[in-house]
Amino acid sequence: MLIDAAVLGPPQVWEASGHLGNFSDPLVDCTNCKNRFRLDKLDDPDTCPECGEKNSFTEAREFNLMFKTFIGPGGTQPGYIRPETAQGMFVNFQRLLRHYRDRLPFGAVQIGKSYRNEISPRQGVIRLREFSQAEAEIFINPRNKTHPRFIEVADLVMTLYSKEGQERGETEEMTVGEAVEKGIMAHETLAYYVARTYQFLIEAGLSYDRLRFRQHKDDEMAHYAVDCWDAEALLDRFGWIEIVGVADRTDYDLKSHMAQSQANLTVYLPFDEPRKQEKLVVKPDMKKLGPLFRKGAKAVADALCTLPLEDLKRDPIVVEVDGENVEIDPALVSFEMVDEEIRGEEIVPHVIEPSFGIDRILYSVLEHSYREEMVEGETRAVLALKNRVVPIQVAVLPLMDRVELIAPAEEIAQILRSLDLRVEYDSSGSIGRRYRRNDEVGTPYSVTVDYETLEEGTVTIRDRDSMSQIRVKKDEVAEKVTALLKGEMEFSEAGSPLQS
RNA sequence: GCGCCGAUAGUGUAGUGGUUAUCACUAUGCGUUGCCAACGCAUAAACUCGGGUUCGAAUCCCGGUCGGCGCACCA
Repeated sequence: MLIDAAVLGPPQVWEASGHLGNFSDPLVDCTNCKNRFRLDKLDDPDTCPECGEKNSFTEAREFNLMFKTFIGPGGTQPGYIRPETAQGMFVNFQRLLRHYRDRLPFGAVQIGKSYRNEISPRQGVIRLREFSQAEAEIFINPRNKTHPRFIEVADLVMTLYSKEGQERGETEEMTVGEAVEKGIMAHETLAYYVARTYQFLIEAGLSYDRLRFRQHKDDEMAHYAVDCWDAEALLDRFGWIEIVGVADRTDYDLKSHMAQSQANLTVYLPFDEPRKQEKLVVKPDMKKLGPLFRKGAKAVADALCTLPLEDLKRDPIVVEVDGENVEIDPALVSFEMVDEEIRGEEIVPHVIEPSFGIDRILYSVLEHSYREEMVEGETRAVLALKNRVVPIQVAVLPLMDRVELIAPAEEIAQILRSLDLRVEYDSSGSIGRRYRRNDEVGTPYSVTVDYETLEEGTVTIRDRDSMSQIRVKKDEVAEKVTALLKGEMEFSEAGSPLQS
């Protein structure tokens, strides 16, 4: 389920997420050598480790990566702009749980802008103060991390850069099934989402040989996490950069929100078989304890309930209340062992978190799709986007800008548009220029209307990647183009080759 | 956040206090053109933003924003 939660949040949310604590560092500058340090990392908070100067530090300044603002009039209630979208899923956990009818697993995704006051937001689109994320939280049963649809991805081969692989500096090609079997990936569910991420990135247009999954080493992974894999894309300017992270964050986030908000963020999981358990039930006689102990009665009763069986059998019964031993007449307490049926338990789900950096993915898709090639001594620029992601699906071009060609071309364009295709009609300049222009923006197919269209009712379709052309009946263009766009038909089989 | 450098049409650029702000490509229009950036003519299009100095600022000064490099920070 896709949700759209608040961008602005009160401090409690970011307290629970750890962003207020961990994203905030006290920084000090040495007035002598101008170096900057984190106060909490200094051995001696009064001495500069660089130049040895004493008491040369400026006042510690809190530097937090979150943008702070104030909610409401008066300026007294602080608020923070989200540094990640993920918290929205935790904050709305109870709603989601109810939506999914109290059963595991379930998940939610969110797409939106996040904001970090980066100290050094360089490298263009790679590090921004305002960026787009798509994050999911998949809540699962910690006792069972298998995945029912794992078999669908088990044979998928991916390039993995495991912890061990990084020691050796080697990546390995491996199926997802093998990675789980060998214990390289922690469990099926994590592996399943890594695999789905891989499929998504390939479908979006990343190049096989410039994409890998790198496992976090133990020292870079958050202490509570079980396993974490980053999809990394190889880029000319930046080298390997992280574009997606998939982590098993265990129950850390939910527990942290529970502690902060006192809300019950657990799921009741019934056992397969109800379990029988003997339980000691203690019933203090409050009618008599009340008058006897007055205000202390409640504390006495509570203390009695925690006593083990053998202590209850004494006469008198001795309980400790507020550090004092109190004697109780056994007649004032009854107790018995009962067989209790336990049908299930409250558990805090674990969470698998795939987190996508949309800006970085978009940049990677563009770079991996772009190529230049020499054609008859000229450079041809091609944006070989996947059909799924092209902005223009088909261009309709009259061979020349003449009325007798324009009319049928416009008619074809209209038919294609009526099928909800994204169509570009262009009659300007030479046909060659128009082909190249469409190559540059990634248009996969160009339909050209020429004089044979008038004579024989056929048009040509040109393929962006191969520049080859086929001739098809005018009446079949819509059907053929649609099939080609869906990948249901090979280009060479869609029509007869053009003799030029 | 510090230091150094930079920012001129869509792109790449010329321009050292007074220019109608240069040139090419691109784009648009017309003509031409029988399938891969052809050609001709015309047109459109810019001084990063805010202050200041000056009779006059793209040009000099200060500040902001954005970008590059180094340091620091982050992951």
